[in-house]
Order: sequence, then C-alpha cells, then structure tokens
Amino acid sequence: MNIGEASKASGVSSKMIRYYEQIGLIHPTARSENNYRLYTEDEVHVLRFIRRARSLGFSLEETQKLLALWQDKARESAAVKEVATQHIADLERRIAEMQGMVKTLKHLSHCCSGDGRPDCPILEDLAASAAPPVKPTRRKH
Amino acid sequence: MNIGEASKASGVSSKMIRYYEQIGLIHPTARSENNYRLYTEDEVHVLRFIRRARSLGFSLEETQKLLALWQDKARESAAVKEVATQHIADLERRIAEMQGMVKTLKHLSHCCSGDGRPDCPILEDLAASAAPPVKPTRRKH
DNA sequence: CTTGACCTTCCCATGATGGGAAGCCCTATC
DNA sequence: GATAGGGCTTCCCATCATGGGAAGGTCAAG
Repeated sequence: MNIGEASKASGVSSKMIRYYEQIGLIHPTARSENNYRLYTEDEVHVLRFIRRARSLGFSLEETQKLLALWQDKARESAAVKEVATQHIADLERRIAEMQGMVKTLKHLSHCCSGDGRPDCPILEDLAASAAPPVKPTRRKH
Repeated sequence: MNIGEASKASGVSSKMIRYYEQIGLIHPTARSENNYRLYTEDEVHVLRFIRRARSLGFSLEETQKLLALWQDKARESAAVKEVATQHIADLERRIAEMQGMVKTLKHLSHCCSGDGRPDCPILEDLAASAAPPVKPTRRKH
C-alpha cells in the first residue's frame, strides 16, 4: 500500500512516516516503479507500535529502544521494564514540577480581585523575586 | 553594568538576555563606547520578572503580556488574572495527560516480571494497538 | 607583550511536528 | 487529446527556548 493508506491504517501522518525513515527509526521500504513508498502489513504494525509508544510519552529515542527490544525475540523483559521505569520517573518529576507551578499560581490567582483595579498580587509576586540566582533544572538530554 | 553582571544579578543567561532583546521582549539597552550592552538596576529588575514568570511556566508570549501589564499602571487586574487562569488550565490539562500515561505505564510495569525472560506485557501493549486512528490533541499555539 | 576574561555577531543544534512549493504520476472527465 | 484533481516525491522553512561554539574586538593584570 502507498504512504497515504499506511498513514490512515497506522494513525501516523505521512510527514512523520517519512521523517521516521529519514532518522533511521524505521527501515526504508520498497518502492514502486513510480518511486512511491510501499508498505506491508508488518510495516504498518511497526508504525502503530511507534504511535502507541509516542502516545505514552516515550521519546523517539526511547521508542527506538523499545522497538529493538520488541523485535529481539531473545530480549530480557528487565530491559524493557528499565526503559519504562525511567520514563515513569521522568514523567513524575515533570508532573511534580508543574503541580508546584499550579499551586503557586492558584494561590496568587485566588488573592487577585480580578476586577477593574490595578492592584494585583500576581504581578507583585513576579516583580518581587528577591532571590535571583537559581540554577535552572536540566532535562534529560 | 555589563551583560555578565546583569546575568548574575538576574539569573538569566547572557545568551538569553541577547535573545530576549532580539525578539523584542526587552528593549535594546544603552551601549558603552566598546559597544558593550549596559544594564541599569531597572533593566535587571525586568530580567528577574521574566525569569520568575518563566519559572512558573509562562511562555515568552505570555510573559510579554504580563510584562506589559506590569508596566501599565492603569491595568485592570482582571487582565492579569485571565492570563494566569488560562495558564493554570493549560498546566492542568498537561498534568492530567501525563498522569494518564503514568497510570498506564505503572500498570504495565507492575505486570512485567522484569527478569531474564522475554515475555513482556509492556511490549505486548505497544504491539497490540488495535485502534489506529486517533486524532492527536493539539497544544496551545 | 602576552594572557585571560570579557564582550560582540553569526551560525548551528536540539525534538517532534507541520506547512508549503515545485514537480512527477495516474485516473477520470470533458 | 487536454485538463483537472489527487497522491506521491524531495527540499526548505517554522515552531519554542535554549545552549554551543567560532571569529574577532577590548581591556586589565602580569
């Protein structure tokens, strides 16, 4: 089938399919005489695997690891679990970070009259930052 | 003071200060005879405001709005609250999304033996995606 | 006079995705 | 046969916020 059908069948856009091929996440497929990419059911299955991994928040790099493990019949499930565990930890860190923001913002918002007057505790907080030097937290590469 | 000092005093890297100037988030500053950027206390204060807004997760676009409101003595606090409320909603949406991922992943991980055997419910889930077409959710622009 | 620490501008990279142009191929319709 | 439309190809650009690094100017201390 052509890339458009593979896209519909997998839920991955044509653009992304080409990109995944370009970065080596998936193998180049066969081509028709017109130079159109041709996809088999197996290849569509791989695309669905990728889409599912992405929907669980795995990066393309992690997805590539999972894909390799999936295709390695002799894999150890411990390796898969390791990838998942790391990802869970990363998600939880980011969730906690955002929850901290929400907590602060809700407090400030609650204290803000939100009417026609100019006084605003939200702006006061932003303006009052007395402690300048905070090492920014780094993400996973 | 020079950009390096302003950076230390505000917690914003020199790179970012120049970038903020380039995109018009902050006004171009005075220059010394050597063409070095010169910063006043007020300008450092603005940089700290930006850093604080960023640390609460506001985008640079939102930060610009907040900055404009901060500098507008006749602002209505309702306008500020509106920006904050939208941002809270966005954060909460993203948190919920990630919590959903964590929930699924924890369940799958829990079911995975994580030893030397190849059987793995995590991979089975990824491979089993029976429902292809899911419209991806869009973020705020 | 050299060294090192600043500063300047300019270009490139990240991650994952979309937009769009220019051009080829095929089919259906007039 | 000509044309219109839709699908495919490659290539380039944009996003968002940030960092890395090169090439070169400036300044102060040794």
